[in-house]
Amino acid sequence: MTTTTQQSDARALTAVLSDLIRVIQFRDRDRACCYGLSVSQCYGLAAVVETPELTVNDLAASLFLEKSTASRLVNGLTESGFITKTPDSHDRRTLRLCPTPRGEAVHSAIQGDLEREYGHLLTELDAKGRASLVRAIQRLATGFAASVETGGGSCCVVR
Amino acid sequence: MTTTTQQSDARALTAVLSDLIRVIQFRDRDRACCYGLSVSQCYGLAAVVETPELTVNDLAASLFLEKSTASRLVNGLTESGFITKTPDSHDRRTLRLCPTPRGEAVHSAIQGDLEREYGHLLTELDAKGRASLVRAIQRLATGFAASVETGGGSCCVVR
DNA sequence: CGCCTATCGTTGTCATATACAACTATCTAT
DNA sequence: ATAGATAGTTGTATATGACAACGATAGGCG
Repeated sequence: MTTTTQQSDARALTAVLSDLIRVIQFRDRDRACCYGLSVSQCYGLAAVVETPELTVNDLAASLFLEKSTASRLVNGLTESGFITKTPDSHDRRTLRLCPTPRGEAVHSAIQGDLEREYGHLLTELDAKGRASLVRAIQRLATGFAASVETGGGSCCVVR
Repeated sequence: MTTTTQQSDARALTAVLSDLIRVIQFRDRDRACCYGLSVSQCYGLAAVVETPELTVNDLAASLFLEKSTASRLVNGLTESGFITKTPDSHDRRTLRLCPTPRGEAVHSAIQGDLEREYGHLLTELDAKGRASLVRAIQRLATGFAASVETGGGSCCVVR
């Protein structure tokens, strides 16, 4: 077996991650039509389904978007009948976002499709392998999120 | 230990992957300034450094881009002095792309930054854990690539 | 009570990334 | 020699997102 160091593994990880990211970006470009939603709309709908009564600002934060972008995303989802905006009863500035029944249905459909697709990627793994894959991805996501939140981009960020 | 099924693991994988994708997209939006390159330019430069003498069409294929987009990407990289285009000696239609010394230097710098960043995510893992993480990501990337290439998007694709 | 400031969401404007289609130049096979 | 295929470029349209200015509302403080 080849000896690996943390450094060589970091290099390997960089390579495979950049492949993964490219492929995913391509897939998402291509998938822009699903059920009449764009990819960002899918994410927005998912956020609202998972956390009803979300505000536009909360949505923006959760998707790492500018509030203006979130506002337009919400407009799209509202006009297509996937979510509703209701003014908060105590603060008339804020809007509470909730999924419509149709929104929930479409979200489950999309979710199901994704799970089926991802399921294929798990077929060769046993329970332990699957769990460790999930954990690994989770570690990556939280690691990235942390480094993003502390403003630590990989480069050209004044620290 | 909680019993998991392939289905429940697929659900968990869907959730963590969508988190990961969102965070990565945000990070890449934000990082659009590194060393004077956009994110796609980084990918383009990396492809040319890794495979010199690449043609524009090859680059497009490797980045999953339209050839027109690749052409403009190449223009940008050329104008900034990161790569050169040289007409092929046998076929004057095709261009051979090669990194300039500066292009190679910038690529190594970016690569180093990424490796350092990703290295942080590996600090808690032993050699075996690191290897399995790398293998897992690789599996995902090739799995996605395969499903993309067979035209099997997750939904609304006529199969 | 009335004003000042902060906050929520919207709208106007702009930049960027990408695709698709039409085009030019070149190559290859018949 | 010519027709068709191929490499890359350019024109154009679309989508996503940011930033800034704005209007409406809320809340604190004189």
